[in-house]
Amino acid sequence: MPAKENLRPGGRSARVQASVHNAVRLLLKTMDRADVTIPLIAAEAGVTPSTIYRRWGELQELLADVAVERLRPDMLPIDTGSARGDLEVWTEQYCEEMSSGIGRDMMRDVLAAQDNANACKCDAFTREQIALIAERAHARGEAFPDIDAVMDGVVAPIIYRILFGDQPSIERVRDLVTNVLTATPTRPPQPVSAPISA
Amino acid sequence: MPAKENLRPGGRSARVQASVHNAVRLLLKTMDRADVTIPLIAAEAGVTPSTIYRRWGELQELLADVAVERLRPDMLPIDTGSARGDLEVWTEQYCEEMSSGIGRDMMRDVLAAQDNANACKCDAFTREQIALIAERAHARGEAFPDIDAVMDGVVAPIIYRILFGDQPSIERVRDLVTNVLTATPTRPPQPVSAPISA
DNA sequence: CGCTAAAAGCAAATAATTTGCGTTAATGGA
DNA sequence: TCCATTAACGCAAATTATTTGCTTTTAGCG
Repeated sequence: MPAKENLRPGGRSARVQASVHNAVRLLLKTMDRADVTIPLIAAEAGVTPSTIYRRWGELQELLADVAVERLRPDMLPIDTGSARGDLEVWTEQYCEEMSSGIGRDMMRDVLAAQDNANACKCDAFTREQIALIAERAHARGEAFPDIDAVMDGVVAPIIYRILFGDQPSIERVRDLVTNVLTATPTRPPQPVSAPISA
Repeated sequence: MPAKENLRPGGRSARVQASVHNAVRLLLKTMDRADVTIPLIAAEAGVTPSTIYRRWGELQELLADVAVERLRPDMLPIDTGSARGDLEVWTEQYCEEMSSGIGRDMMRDVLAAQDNANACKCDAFTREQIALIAERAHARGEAFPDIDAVMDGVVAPIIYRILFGDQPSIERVRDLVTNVLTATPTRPPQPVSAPISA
């Protein structure tokens, strides 16, 4: 029961959604998340609580909805000139973002929701970022591992550690990147959508 | 605020805890988890709701508490005679258990709780199981990777996929095991606590 | 511009949570 | 073994959150 694009996109409905999302973001900054309630959010957003109950069902779903928006990447991976550099920089930034209190909370919110569509979205966001790095690598003529290899070898260990109590260290993260770039079979450079010289 | 060992372990308190845990397990079997409420659990367990509120705080914590008990391994990893066999069999069983609806729900419950002590416990359970396999391997004189390498290379990818929407396939799981046993540096056999022939 | 129905508002009814206080019983020391 | 202490429980009243029936607003569309 997510408040997604399958509802009226225009006018008031959209305004309410934006207002509620803003209220959640504001309250999460201001106070402890355990004290954030739907009536409070409703008051802050200037809507009645029943609107939120009917649209989102429970606080958990609303929080997941807000969290996934904040987890959406807002920029392209930095271009360092090499695949290794790109992946290292991106991974370190990703890890830092996710390890932070806010990142952890957002991830928790996304995973705690009954509906796992938001979790899938997060996975898709990450894959897109890595795909961009891979495309750049291929355009340069560099080899690059499969997306799945990067997900398994770099992203999954980082997320697992964050979720299950360990803070992954910078050194560990660098090792993960090194391993996936060297110890796993890399895909030879190949055309992305059109051959490089057609 | 977990209902842990830091409370009176004896008599009534323990009885209440057991009764509440049983009630939760029963209700989760019987009905949809969205309909399970604290007053309902209290009625089923024969205690007053306020007892549960005071001990666990919220439903989420109670569910996490119950889930972590169910995730505790109840048997030693099967001994197949070789490290590879042990790890393969254990991994496949682990993956199957965690991918099932119940496993997913339990993991969600553990991760959704404010208190991440339960998540740490789950991680510790898994490490212990792998450590047992490693010890057996070393006792046989076989090389075996570091626990961390297995966590990063096998466990993390499986859990990541389950949490973020993909069902890891048997083939993929086998590949993970093969990779960690071949492509990562393995630790030479070494005495566990006492030299093999002292 | 008007129709239709989805989404929002409102308020009453229901259910969950918190809280103050008296009671029970686990623990530890005499 | 018995008593003192106090953590944990039970109960009930007060508070707060959630659900629900109905009305009003308004987006989407011919």
